[in-house]
Amino acid sequence: MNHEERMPQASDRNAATTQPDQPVKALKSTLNLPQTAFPMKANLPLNEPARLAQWQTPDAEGKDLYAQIRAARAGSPKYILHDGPPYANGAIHLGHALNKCIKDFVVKTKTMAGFDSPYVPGWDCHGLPIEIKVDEQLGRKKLEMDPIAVRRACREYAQKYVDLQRSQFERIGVFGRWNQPYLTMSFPYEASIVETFYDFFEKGFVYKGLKPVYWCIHDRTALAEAEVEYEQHTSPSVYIRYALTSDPAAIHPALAGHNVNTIIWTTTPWTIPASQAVAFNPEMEYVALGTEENTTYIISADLAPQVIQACNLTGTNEIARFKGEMLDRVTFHHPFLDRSILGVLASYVTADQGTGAVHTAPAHGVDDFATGKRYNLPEIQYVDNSGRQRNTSDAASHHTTQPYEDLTVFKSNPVIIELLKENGALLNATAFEHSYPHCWRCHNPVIVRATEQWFIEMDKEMVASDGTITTYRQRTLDEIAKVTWDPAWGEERISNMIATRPDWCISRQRIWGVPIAVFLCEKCHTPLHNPAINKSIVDLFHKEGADAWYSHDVATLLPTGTACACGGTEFRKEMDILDVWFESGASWHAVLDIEPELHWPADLYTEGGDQHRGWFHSSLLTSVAVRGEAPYKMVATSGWTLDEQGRAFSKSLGNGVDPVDVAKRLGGEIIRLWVASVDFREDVAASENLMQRVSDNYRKLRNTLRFLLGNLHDFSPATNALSFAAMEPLDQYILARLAELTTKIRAAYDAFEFHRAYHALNEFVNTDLSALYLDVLKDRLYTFAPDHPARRSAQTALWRIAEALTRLIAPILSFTADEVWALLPPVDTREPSVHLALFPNLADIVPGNTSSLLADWKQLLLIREQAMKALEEARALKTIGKGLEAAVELEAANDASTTHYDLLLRYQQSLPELLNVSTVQISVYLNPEASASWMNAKAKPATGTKCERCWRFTADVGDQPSYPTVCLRCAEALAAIHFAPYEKSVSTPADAAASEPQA
RNA sequence: GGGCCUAUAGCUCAGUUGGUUAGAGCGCACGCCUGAUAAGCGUGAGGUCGGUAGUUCAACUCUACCUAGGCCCA
Repeated sequence: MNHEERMPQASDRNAATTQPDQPVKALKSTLNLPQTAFPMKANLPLNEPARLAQWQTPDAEGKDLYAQIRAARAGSPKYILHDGPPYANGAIHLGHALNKCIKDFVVKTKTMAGFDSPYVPGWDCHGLPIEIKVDEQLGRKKLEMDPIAVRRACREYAQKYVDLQRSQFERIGVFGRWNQPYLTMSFPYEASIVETFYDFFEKGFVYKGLKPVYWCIHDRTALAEAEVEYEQHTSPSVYIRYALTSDPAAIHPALAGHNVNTIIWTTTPWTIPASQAVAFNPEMEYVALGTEENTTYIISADLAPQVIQACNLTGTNEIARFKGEMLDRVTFHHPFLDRSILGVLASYVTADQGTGAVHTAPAHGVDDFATGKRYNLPEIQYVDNSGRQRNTSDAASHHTTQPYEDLTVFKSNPVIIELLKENGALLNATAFEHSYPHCWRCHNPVIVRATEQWFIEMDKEMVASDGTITTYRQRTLDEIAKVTWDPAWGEERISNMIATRPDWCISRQRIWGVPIAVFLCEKCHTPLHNPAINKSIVDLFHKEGADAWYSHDVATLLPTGTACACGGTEFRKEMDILDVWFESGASWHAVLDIEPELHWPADLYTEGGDQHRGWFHSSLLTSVAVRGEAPYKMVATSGWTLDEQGRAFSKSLGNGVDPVDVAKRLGGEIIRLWVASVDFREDVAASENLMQRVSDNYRKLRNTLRFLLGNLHDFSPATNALSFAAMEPLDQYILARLAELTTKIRAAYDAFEFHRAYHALNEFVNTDLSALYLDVLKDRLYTFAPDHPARRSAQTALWRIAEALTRLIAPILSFTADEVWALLPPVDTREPSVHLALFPNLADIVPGNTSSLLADWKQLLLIREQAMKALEEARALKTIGKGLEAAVELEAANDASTTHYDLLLRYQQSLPELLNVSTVQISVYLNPEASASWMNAKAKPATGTKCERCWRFTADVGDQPSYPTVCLRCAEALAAIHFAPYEKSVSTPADAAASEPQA
């Protein structure tokens, strides 16, 4: 309790009914001033946790608030937002907060719109980042630990961060089934993952093959495209001569008898030992250049000038010119190995840079691999898991170990360059800085390396929805078109990715994950296909988790007598684990399918735009393969959180505004309100300044709510509320505006345009309420008798406004709305929490069409604007101070073209209140100079005497002898509350001066 | 390097199918009030709509290019 913020108490007012010594003070105590327990200062950092605890406290039936909401909406239409699992590593950052707040807004707006919208949050718990962290913690000890123990350490690590993040998400007011989230490491989830894998496996999508993949030599694992980030890197840039060994005249007659070579350019000399071919573009023009040294070089005609310069070729002359296609299947000699190198054709060879002749090592490039396949080239490679050049002494090359044996690829570069030099093959070597793929986790440069991996085949034959035969890829594209993408360009984006992506490499050489639980025949290395056995593994994982794969040997996992088609009876377990994208991508099955309160497909997935290549992508692929359809009906994406410099926050950097810190200092509501204030479809900026600005807006809103509550302290809806028809015109008008606001905000919520709701709310609170309605209403609320119909009319409007606003803001300002809810005038049917209530019912606010009402007031407010300017001029001249010291004269044209004069007459009674002045005179505007100025406003000092109670200047002050210092209206009010009559006291000169109207 | 997205007052956002002097709230300046008071009210000053060139009688709104930033892909 904050006693400093305490409003005047009823006991203060009671003193007025006794005979006080000082009539003015006594009169003040007869006013109906606001009273409320709702403090001006929110003290959110302290009060939010208290309210959170209250929400978590079980009611009489043992239900916390989330469970109460579920019970309240049971049987209503479902709306399923499926949570994309954040990674269980580290504290939450602003991107997490943005994501979870958006989801919370969606769930809460759907809930208050009447849907049953359960929210089951989840976490991504397996994977490399956690394993790396655990590696660091365990150090050398890990080498002696068995996989089960390492996995246990990883599990504990993940659980720790699940718990931390959960408390942080709850702290910022996100509602959900926090006591029972889904975890990808839970036993049922792990079982679901292998179950989904077996689905692919049994349908024939999965194959094991050699493919070039990104390989991190530091983490010794294959990386998905999603795990690679491009960073600047310095590589060697070398030009190497390959000598032609086939007949030069076959390329061009003019080359007969020449010593012909080609020149290749590479930034990865370490791949030269694996070099198998040189690729040329069949359409490009090549030239053969003769040189002083009697050596001829074949290079791209377009690139010749640069190559001549780079390689310092002197005295060059063009001997021949021909298309690249002439170089198909010519042969060269490897620069230092005893190997024949084939000339091949490839359209990806361009004249952008290099020489137009591209060294091709099928084991070390995606394009190279494809070309190698076309030409049946061997996929020889020497690079092992750790990136070292091993077994370099292949049979063809003298059985001698090469000087780069045992060096990591990057360290082997200079040695190989030296070797090239010794063999006279090096034409130039410099350093070259360029954008190069790096591991997203350890940030070391990665290499491309052909390895044995498990793949999902993108172009596998599949049945289209119309029954025709198509491919998995095409079927996926077809399903994309059926989903609603918001923003709409997301569809094109993900379609392009699906259309061009290579087969999905789903294997990783790690421990912390779910194994590719396949048995391989020791004899023929073929995977065992046996659905019954697969089912038994799923069941086992259900009971023991994926650890079972590590803790049981093959003999106990396989029924006795299991045999391969080749007759083999010995099997080994595949020990690669699944890509974590496969795991989270299977959540539609592990969560939506299995949880009874959820359903597949989800109504909505919403994550950051990066998930087009992440979770949206992998979820789509698994769902289409298994079910034939996308797992979601709609996908909404958010932008990135940027700091003030426009730098992106990222999972790995973790920079920027800390939501936990903001919640601690300013309140969780401020984070929530910030999220609501920005258009999350685009990138959003966050800074201390912005949080401060949002905090200011919060204070304004809070104070306005406080005013509403303060003026409802003596209002009982059941006995005091007036019908709409019985209300004052101004009160009807504000309700019409409230109805408009309600409609606007609900439309914004339906479209997930929370920022439009935020701005509409802000404008209403500042302009309609604070600046206009509430300001103008004070006279009526404070000075009229408590039970006067005009005052009850105002209170009826305030009550409707408070009810509606509280419900409308609840999805965003969840703490504050619930705080207000408890202080609203009691009604019989009030739910214990606003979060159990529905959005306001328009019929409760206005009975019908209000367009003519709104049109009238639109004009009246323009008139008010003019009057305010006139008052401001008078104020500048010091002839008046506050509005009640003034009288306003309004002149309005009264001719056939306008109804303004008529309008003023109709609303004459409302005008002094609307303008907040003592009197308003209306007259016909006789000679408007321009047609545009149809009215004119003048302000001058009010005449009459200042009423000591209501401060208006009137001619009737003292007309009621029982109350000699107040106006007749106040006299009536005093009589109504049985205020004791009093004598006019002797005024001090100062009092007298203050009471005199200024001449 | 390629694809996509974004660019309106200091900040956050509106600007309908292209059509009169581009709007709001906040912030800011100045002033009023002291019966929402670590509150409230009023008035006012700020953008020519990232840039350039077009289409059009007319463009913030259409087209092209450029610049900056972002995401994705290489």
